[in-house]
Amino acid sequence: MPELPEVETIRRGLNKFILKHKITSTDVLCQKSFIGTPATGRVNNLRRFGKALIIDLDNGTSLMVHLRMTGQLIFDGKERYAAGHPSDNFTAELPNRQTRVVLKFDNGTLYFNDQRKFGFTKTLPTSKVENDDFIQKLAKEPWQMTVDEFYDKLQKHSKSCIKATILDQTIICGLGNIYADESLFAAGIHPARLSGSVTKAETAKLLTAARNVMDRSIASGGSTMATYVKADGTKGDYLEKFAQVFRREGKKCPRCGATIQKIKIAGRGTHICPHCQKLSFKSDSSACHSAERIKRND
DNA sequence: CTAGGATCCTGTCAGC
DNA sequence: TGCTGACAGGATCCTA
Repeated sequence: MPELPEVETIRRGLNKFILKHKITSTDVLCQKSFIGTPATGRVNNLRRFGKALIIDLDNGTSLMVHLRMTGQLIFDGKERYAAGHPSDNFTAELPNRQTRVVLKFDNGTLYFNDQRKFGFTKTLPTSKVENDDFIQKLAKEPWQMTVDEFYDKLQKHSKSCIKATILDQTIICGLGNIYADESLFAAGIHPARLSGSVTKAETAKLLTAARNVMDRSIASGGSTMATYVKADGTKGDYLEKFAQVFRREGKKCPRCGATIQKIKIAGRGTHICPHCQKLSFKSDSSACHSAERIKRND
């Protein structure tokens, strides 16, 4: 689940609870979910690289957390702070079946939950964080990237469809399935378009869209998380707040009123407004072979 | 080198 | 009710 805005929200939220507090012990409930040697120490700093969260300790060790699809971090102290993949775990009794790592703090407990076990936590020397294989391969985030740089990257991957290209964290960093769909919609670009067919002007629109969509999500992220946690078992309206197309198949496009469709592109569920996002080049439709209609609602 | 598909894993939901 | 297949807010590995 968590894409860049969610991880940034977690970083800011968790800051209030664990900064300057000490990890006293670690319980690893699932070996696959923890790499390295458990470490104790006081939290000096929380950083983020793309979708990875780094917790620096005062003993030269850092804890890296990647939530992948279904990871969650839930801090249980005087109050509870929960973020990541939305589920009942936010309010459930912990640890539970999906709890993989338990970090005991001097002021509470931090649970790493992960239904599908794709995510991980790991310890490494603070000095080696930026050399870490995953971190080191990450491209710039949309705010740091220029239109020219982005355009060059798209041209370099001209034969793959634009959605697959912008999901690649080594090309542009931070977007996941939600924000890729939302950004492409905002820029009026069909996700099956070949990256090479995207014009310079469209590239600029897409880059701006990615920044705006994620800015908006970060800005509202904290409050929606808080709302979610306080809700008594009911699902939060996390997506409803800002999603224009994501998981809105069958509903009306907020811009033109056409019916939003769900298709499959690059192996991922993909949401589009067929009127606002058109395949403008003939080669586009044949190129993204995996693009197919999933549901028809017109 | 690129691009696309399979894969890791657990859980839920639609359709029979 | 039970079974089956599709799918899921990510990234890597394998193949052509």
